[in-house]
Amino acid sequence: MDAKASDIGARLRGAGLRPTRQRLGLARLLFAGPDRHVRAEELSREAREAGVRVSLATVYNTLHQFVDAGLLRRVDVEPGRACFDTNLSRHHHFYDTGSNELIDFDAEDVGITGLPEAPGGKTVERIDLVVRIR
Amino acid sequence: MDAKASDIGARLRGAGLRPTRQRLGLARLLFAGPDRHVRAEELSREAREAGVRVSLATVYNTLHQFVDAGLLRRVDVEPGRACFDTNLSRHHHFYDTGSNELIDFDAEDVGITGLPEAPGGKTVERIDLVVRIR
DNA sequence: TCCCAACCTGGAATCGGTCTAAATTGTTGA
DNA sequence: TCAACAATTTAGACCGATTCCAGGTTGGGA
Repeated sequence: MDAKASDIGARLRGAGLRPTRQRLGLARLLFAGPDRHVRAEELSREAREAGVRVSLATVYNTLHQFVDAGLLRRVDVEPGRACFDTNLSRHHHFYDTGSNELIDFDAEDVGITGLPEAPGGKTVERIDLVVRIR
Repeated sequence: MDAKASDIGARLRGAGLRPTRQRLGLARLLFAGPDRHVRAEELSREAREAGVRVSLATVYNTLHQFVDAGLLRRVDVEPGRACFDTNLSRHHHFYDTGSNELIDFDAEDVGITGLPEAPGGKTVERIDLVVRIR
C-alpha cells in the first residue's frame, strides 16, 4: 500500500501534475481499492470523512485535471450531473434508471456492426453504449 | 396542416393531457416539420417569437409531460442540460463534441452482439448508442 | 352556465458547477 | 539551505438550468 501511494505520486508527476497534499489524498480515495464511479459532492464528503482537508472547488478542479490526464473517465448518463469512472479499460455501462446506479461491463466481447460513417468527415472519438435497465 | 393541428389535439387527449392553448402551441412548434432536437430555453424563445404566450416553467412541465406521454424522447449527452428529441423511431446519435450538435442515425442497420445479461434480473429498457465525433 | 380539478404563472429557491482574487505551497536554482 | 516564483488551493460570489410554490386561470363535464 505504501508502494501504491508512491505510485500515485509518480503517476501525478507523469501527468504533469504536482503531487500536492490534496491531489494525493483524492487520488488515494479514488485509486486505492477496486474501480468505482464517483461524483464530486460524494468525493468531497469522503475526503472530509477521511481527514483530507480540501475545498469543493479543488475537488472539481482535480477531477477535471485527472480526466485530462487520462487518470479518470467522465461518464454522462445522468441529467444534470457528472460522474467519474476510475475504470479506464474499454467498457460500457448498464444504467439502472430506478436507482441511478451505473454498472460496468467489458467492451471486448461486444460487437457493433452497421454504423454509418461519421458525418461531415469527422473522426470517431469514442463509442458509448448505455444499456438502460429497470 | 389544419388536419395536423387537430391531430395534435387528439394526440394530447389520447395521452391524457388537456389540449390547452400552451400545449397546443408548443406541440405545433415541436411536431410541425421534420424531426428535431430542442432544449427548453430554445423552445421558450421560439414560442415567444411565434406569439405563443407561455411561461418557462410551463415549457419545462410540458416537455416532461410529453416525454412521459411518449410524444418526445429525452437525450442525455450534454452535461448540465437536457435535450428533447421528436424522433421516436429506433435510432442512435452522433454527438459532435466540438459543436455540441446531435445527429440521428437509424438503428435498424446497427447490430450489437455480445451484450451481457442485465444484472440483478433487471429488464433492458433501451439501448443508447452515442458515437462521439470531433 | 357553474364548478372544480387540472393547468398556468412569476418569482423565489435549489442544484450542480464555475469563476475570481487573494493566500498558500511545491519546486528550482543559487 | 533558502529565496523566489509559478502552480495550486481556497472561500465565497456567481452562474445557468431547472424545480418549487402559492395563487390566479381555464377546459370541459354535469
